[in-house]
Amino acid sequence: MTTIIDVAKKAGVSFKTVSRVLNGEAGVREKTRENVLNVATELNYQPNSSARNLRAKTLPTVALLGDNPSRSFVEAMRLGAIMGCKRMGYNLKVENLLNKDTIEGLLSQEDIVGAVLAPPLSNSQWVLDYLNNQNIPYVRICAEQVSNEGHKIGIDDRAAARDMTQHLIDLGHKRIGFIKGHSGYDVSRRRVVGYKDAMDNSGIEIDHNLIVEGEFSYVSGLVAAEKLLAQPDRPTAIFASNDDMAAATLAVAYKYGISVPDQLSIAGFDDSPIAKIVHPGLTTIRQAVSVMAEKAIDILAQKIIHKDGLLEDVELLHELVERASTAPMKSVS
Amino acid sequence: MTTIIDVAKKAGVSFKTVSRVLNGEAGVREKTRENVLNVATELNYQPNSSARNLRAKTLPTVALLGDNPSRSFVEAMRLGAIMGCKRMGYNLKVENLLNKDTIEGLLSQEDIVGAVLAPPLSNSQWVLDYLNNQNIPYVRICAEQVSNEGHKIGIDDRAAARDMTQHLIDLGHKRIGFIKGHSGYDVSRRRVVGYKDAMDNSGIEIDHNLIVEGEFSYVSGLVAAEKLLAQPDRPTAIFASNDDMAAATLAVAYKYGISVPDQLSIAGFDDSPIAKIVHPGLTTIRQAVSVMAEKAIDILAQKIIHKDGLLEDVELLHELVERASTAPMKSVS
DNA sequence: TCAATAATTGACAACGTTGTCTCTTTCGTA
DNA sequence: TACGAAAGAGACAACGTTGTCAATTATTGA
Repeated sequence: MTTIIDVAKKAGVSFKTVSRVLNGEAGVREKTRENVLNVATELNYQPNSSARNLRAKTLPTVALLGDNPSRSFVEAMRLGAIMGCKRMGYNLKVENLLNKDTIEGLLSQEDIVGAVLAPPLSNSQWVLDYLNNQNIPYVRICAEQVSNEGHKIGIDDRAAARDMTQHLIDLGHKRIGFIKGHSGYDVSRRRVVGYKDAMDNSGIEIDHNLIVEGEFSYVSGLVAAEKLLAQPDRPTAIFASNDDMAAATLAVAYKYGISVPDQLSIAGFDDSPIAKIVHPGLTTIRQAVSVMAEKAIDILAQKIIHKDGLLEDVELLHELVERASTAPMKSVS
Repeated sequence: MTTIIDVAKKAGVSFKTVSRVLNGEAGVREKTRENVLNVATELNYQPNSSARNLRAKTLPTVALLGDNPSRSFVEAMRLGAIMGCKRMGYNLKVENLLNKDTIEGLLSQEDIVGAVLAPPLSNSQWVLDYLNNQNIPYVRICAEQVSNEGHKIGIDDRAAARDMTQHLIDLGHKRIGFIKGHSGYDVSRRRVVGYKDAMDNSGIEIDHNLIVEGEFSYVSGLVAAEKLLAQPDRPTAIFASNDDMAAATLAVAYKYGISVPDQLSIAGFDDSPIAKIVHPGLTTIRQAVSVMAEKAIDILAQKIIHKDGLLEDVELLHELVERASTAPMKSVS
């Protein structure tokens, strides 16, 4: 493990000066600061949180900003952030209220050294502007691919949705229904695109009656599934943009006496707890949300310490989890 | 905050001796040990985990033993334990394999300083015997009230079930179905008793056709709910022993076109994530499982440090969370 | 009883960081 | 050029614990 002292030796300054640089304290010549940061990056210095906690009376604070209709998403997020901050020796402030004044008020506080942006804030231009302006390092979770400000962390939603759709196609399905997510989230858009990709690739014509609106909640899933399953020529498979809506689809199927997966395959997205609870278990895409949040804190720490070193975005791998809710299509006999 | 040094001063020994006592190291005269422990208890000494982590190369280890059909229960448990251990400066070893050899092998390892027992192990006599024998401190979670070995932590399941049943009665329900939990768990027994208590108190005769077997899983809930709702004179309310089974009941009701809560009230137990996801949201009993586990680590630390001080069991409060799945009974018009 | 040995206890360093205070350098101004 | 002020950098203590090794006390055997 490399310590402040190692960095100090290599940089040819006292360890106290290094400490000052790493905590963004004033009173260090710009040239010295840069030099120290370079060495710290080179040696891949990581602060020791125990020492920091032991000695410091107040800890530098990181803000976690964002909200989501899915309860489990929010909690996983918060959990990961807490763990990360514990490990790195930061305080955490969580803010779910998303109006401009609240956020800017929070961020203007002296001791905020960085921010993690969860959806939908990770795509909110005014937040990015404000942070850039204030020169506060930040990490964006599940952010839009297009914008290239700040670091992003997340999975490739488009590829994941494509994979799942392809999986259903491989099982022999052609009439595949799709339930969209909340239109305020960019992931929703990306998942539709992935679905269309796979359909196009396989040369299956897209029936727009099979693509219905949803907004990530269970209730919206009920409505959407009703729309899909009430059709005379109903789909043989349904891919919902998250697990809550997939579970709702399961309930609707149950109501109509449609057996899953024999007469209908259902797939979800997220691998949230509900996917394992319902029967049959949901085939879904696993994305480790809490891991993502924890990783975000790590990256943020890198940015705080190493300034502009390491400019790569992190793309976590997704995983298709196959459970009992999908099955090969029964041949029309 | 009181430190080792405070304890040392008051006990009239060096702080190193105190450290030795608190870590159960050998080479301390029995009389000295007792004296130090008394003083530590008196001053309510709590170790500083940061200092411990900073200095120690190896940390004392605590074992978490148990398993449960409910995934969310297990994970909340583990989470709480991890947090507690982080805070108190312990390592955590989790073991879900419950055969005798595995457990005894784990516990015989040198560095295990204490154990947390989750159901069903918290009521397993041979484990208790073994731990008593080895003189390893332990805490039992959701343990049977009868046995009085070791510390117990949990809610009053009987009272909680009674409260929920009473809640349904207060809403005007008389034909209240009950879905039991897995028979291998003592909490299952206690919840039935609570149900019967409330029915008796209100002078409602218990119809044994309305009490059906379940085993905590979603699937078993589907089966049980079918049994209850297929009856000609079906219940107007159903109380399931956990949320997974309550959610399953909701699905069955949906299938039969029985509207919840208009024609049927449904209540669960645990306030697990699914209770907030399904529609309508489940009225349920909140018990903070992860808090329980974290508290268990605290108590364990007390026992490790203060030996036999503080002999009281901890009974956490439960809370009836009212959501949309229960409603006053419609008058028969 | 007295030395030899074992058991018990203590003194002090070390872990990696931040806080406080002092010393040095730089810069602007007379 | 010289002086004073301000900015920059360093020395050292401190946080609460455990590790190492030395010092003290108790116990044993002849």
